[in-house]
Amino acid sequence: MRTTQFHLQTRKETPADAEVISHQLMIRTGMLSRLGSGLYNWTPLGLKVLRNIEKIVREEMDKAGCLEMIMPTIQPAGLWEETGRWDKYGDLLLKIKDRAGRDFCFGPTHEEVITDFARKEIKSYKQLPITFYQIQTKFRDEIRPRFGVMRAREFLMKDAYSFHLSTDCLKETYAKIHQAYCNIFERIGLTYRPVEADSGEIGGTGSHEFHVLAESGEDAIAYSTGSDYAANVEKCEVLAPTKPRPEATQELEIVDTHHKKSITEVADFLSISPKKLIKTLLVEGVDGPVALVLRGDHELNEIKANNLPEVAAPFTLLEDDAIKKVALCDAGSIGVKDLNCTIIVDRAVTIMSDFVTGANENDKHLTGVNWERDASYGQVADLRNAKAGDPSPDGKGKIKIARGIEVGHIFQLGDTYTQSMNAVVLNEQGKSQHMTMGCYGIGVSRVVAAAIEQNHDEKGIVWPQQIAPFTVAILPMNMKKSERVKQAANDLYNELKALGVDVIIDDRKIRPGVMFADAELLGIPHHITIGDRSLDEGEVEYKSRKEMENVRIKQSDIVGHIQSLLEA
RNA sequence: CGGGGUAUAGCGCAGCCUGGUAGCGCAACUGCUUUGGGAGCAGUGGGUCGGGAGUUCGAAUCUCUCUACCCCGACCA
Repeated sequence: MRTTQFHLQTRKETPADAEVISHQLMIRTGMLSRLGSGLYNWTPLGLKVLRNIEKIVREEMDKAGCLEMIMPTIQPAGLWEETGRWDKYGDLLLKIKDRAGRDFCFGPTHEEVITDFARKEIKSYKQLPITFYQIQTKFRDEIRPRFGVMRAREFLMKDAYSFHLSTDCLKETYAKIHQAYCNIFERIGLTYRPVEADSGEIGGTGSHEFHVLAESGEDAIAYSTGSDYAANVEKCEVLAPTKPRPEATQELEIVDTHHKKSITEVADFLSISPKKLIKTLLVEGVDGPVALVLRGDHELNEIKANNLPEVAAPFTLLEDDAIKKVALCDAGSIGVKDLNCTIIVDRAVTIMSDFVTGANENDKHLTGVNWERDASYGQVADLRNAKAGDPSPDGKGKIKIARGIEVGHIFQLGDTYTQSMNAVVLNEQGKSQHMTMGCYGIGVSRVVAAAIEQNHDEKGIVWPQQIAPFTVAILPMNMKKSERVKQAANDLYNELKALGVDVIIDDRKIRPGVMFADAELLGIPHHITIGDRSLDEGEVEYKSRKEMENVRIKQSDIVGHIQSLLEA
């Protein structure tokens, strides 16, 4: 490609509304332009990267035996009513009507469509197992789209769906796709982790997320220092403490804590550690309110709470008036002593003694509280988020926390959808049987942003070679004046192009500084500078975008040099 | 959804308080000079001042209203 034949529109200034670095760089390079909230144009430059990722994804899916197809983006409401998701999916679902007033939605995902397809097409166990996939645009009406294509409303997704007769067969395909995903992120050149995940709204049993590690990640990942264990913090189990509960040494006392409400305020006021406090959260329960009790410095894990049978889904904290009814005081002074509702305590709370809790009376707290003597709880559960230093759930090593960007998620769905949509096949005995399903997603457009988050420096993007918009940039110095430079640059350009290298030559009549700055901003992995200065010695200059060091190379060796770099 | 903020040339912003028909930097275009790290000089083009209504002789500026976009919020217990 010649720069003058391409659409290259870089910016020096960072747009005001771009928060994260990937968004800023995607705008500055001109890969992306915004059309509306969460809606973006992919320019020819940006599309090249997107297509490179798509190609790798497609190749690995094909290799894993998956079959590509395309499904409509617009889906009839009827299918969503069958699974109950027309209402359950909530406002994320963009609903539209056609001219006849019939209801449709813009597909945020395609379980309904594929299950409908499967129930029409798959009649016999002999056709199983089978996996279909597509790479296409989805729309989710996100509460708050942000960070450019990281959380856009319209985005490009690869989604795959597998169908099976048995759970064992599902597990086999699941493992195969797990491996395909590892291959994909490996090939793209990203530092990633597959982590155990909560299967959430979609339902089913096994589930893994694939995270690209980056500080700006929206998710926290817990991983072990002593094994391969890795899980989303939402999912990471916190083991019961092994230490015994210390003996009570203090007498129960009621203290006036004035207007101190939060854990930190009360701890500061009493000059003790938040670890000596417990916090009591009142939530909606299935059968009346439920109190969830945590150590002061611990964080409630809402997913874990939501999964408790006693807690009403979706997880909801009680409103102020309801709190007053149960605890007889305002939030801020709730405590476990004589609290008239189901009390579920976190594992860590069971070994606390001489602790501080709200007195169920405004502006009062109790100190020197001890279990059994002063208060009791109904049951114990794992309620809190794992944190650095906790023992790993598999017993090996300790937990560390990293930030990750979720770029893939695979689920063993089971028969949730095939039951509700009645997707059956005849088994070997000639009997009707519901198929069991798996589903597997990759946020293709999000991978672009994640790759930038992980690979950039102060000059711009540093693309992993496999997905770079161009592999090699030829930067001729003063080509308009020096016939010799022009000749050498064009010869090299043609030679690399003939070898199938995705090369761009900057043939604009611009000053060298601009040329260098653009090539660096764009993050092209290999730069070749050609100027009279080095040509005098029969040489050109090579610079790797990553290393940023100029190396003189004989003109006759440069093609071979590039080839060896590309093979590596 | 609740709270806050913004909307003026492609981008980043000033002007608004105190009303008089719009300006700066970057980008773009032309010319000359410059030519190995985002150049200099001279010039040019480009704006229904987010939409609508109102007040006024006169509105980017004041009032009302609508819309779009951005930020924060679901851990006070």
